[in-house]
Amino acid sequence: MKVLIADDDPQILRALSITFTASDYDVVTAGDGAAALRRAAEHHPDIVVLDLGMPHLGGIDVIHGLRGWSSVPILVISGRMDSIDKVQALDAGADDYVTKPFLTDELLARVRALTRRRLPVREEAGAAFGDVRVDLVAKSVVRTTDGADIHLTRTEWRLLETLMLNAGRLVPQEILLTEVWGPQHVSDSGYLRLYIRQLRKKLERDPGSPRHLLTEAGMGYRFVPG
Amino acid sequence: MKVLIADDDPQILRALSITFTASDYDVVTAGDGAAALRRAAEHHPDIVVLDLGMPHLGGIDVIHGLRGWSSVPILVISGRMDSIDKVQALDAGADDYVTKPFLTDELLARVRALTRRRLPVREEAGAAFGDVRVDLVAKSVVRTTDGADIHLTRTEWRLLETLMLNAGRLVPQEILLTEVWGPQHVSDSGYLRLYIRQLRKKLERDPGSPRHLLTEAGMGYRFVPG
DNA sequence: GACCGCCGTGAGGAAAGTGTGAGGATCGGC
DNA sequence: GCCGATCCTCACACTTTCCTCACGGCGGTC
Repeated sequence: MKVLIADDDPQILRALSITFTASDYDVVTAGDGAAALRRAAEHHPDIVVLDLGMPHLGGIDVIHGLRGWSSVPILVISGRMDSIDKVQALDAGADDYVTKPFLTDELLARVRALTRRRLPVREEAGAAFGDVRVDLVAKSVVRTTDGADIHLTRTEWRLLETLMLNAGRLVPQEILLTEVWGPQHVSDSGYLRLYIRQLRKKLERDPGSPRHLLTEAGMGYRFVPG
Repeated sequence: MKVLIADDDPQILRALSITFTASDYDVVTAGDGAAALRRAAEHHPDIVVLDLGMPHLGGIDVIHGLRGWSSVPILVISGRMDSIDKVQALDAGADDYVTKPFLTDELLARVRALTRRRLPVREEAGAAFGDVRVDLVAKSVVRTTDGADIHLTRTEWRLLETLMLNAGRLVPQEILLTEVWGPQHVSDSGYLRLYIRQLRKKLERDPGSPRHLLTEAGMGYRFVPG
């Protein structure tokens, strides 16, 4: 998790750096508004902690600048307690506002709250290979040649998911059976072969000689992307 | 925009209701923790304003209860200024923490900041497909062939909304049930099928072979726009 | 070259899941 | 209390999915 801290007071900057570093954040600092915008563009932080009272390019300007292209959470720190300042900063696009002096425990908790919300919106897990593009989150397969949707059943998804999450690695049959059919599956692997075939039929260009869902005789199967 | 306000002090409850109503929010109130959870499940608010100091089922419990099934933004109001209380509430899943006494301007600004994050999704929420145009914000469905209004019930809207906000993605039955019928829905999915049918009857050109509200046996349903 | 383990293939029936129709319970407005 | 709209229950037909079984091919081993 990467945090950008922007403050014109070197002492506060230093103190906050130590605080966040101690909590296992990667810290990027900026001493003024212009630097904050530059740093944000370079480093793509997960959260921005911003002092409102910076000279030249002020905090509000930085918020506007950031919001032009980024939706990164912004936590504003300010000495001003006036309601008008808070409203202005929040409506400009800030997500939280803390007044000095503040306790580091609270600041860290607020940062956690802000970053937590972004986590579930993780990027699409998936891959494109052969003639298809697979999205594990949306549970969709699209054939890239003609854009047609390819339908997979529940068991097919579970199997493909297990293989794709171990892309490139050999996955033993025992593991596949456990992941797809649960811990008390039947030892015989008849249906595993069946579903591998189904996946090849649906995903491989030439199911007869698969290029991505490979068999390793006596051991298991391997998914090779690309 | 709908706000759920939970506070055991009727005076504060009343004052906040007036404040939010004056800002064009739909207001739902709850006098204790248990009522707050019930109301949230019924009304699906866009934001929850929660007093931490309620008897019996306290604010922290309500946060935990809500977070079990909902990601609605939660703003906590509390008389306690201790850092420990703030950290506890924020880490339990609250998104913001305001101490009494507070200025209503600031409270409203913070509520705006919290709801803003969801807006971009909702603003462009709506789509035209098949013979209909659906507007999730205005809650209106118009048949494009003859301009006739199509009426949907509350439950039908919730179901359609959940599906459309996840357009293209497979939505598991469990998620649909939780989003539409609340966290303690009956496990059997008899009525889910019923309402899917209702939606198809009203929205699909040929309800017998749906093109936009698709079934994925054993997994869930998927809304496909276009 | 015959045996043997392993994998791919095809078809078909059991099981699970879904669509459908009718009808009863519940709620709110008049 | 009546009525219509809405929500939910139940039983049954149908579709999809899952799994079983038997057979043929391939490669390694003796």
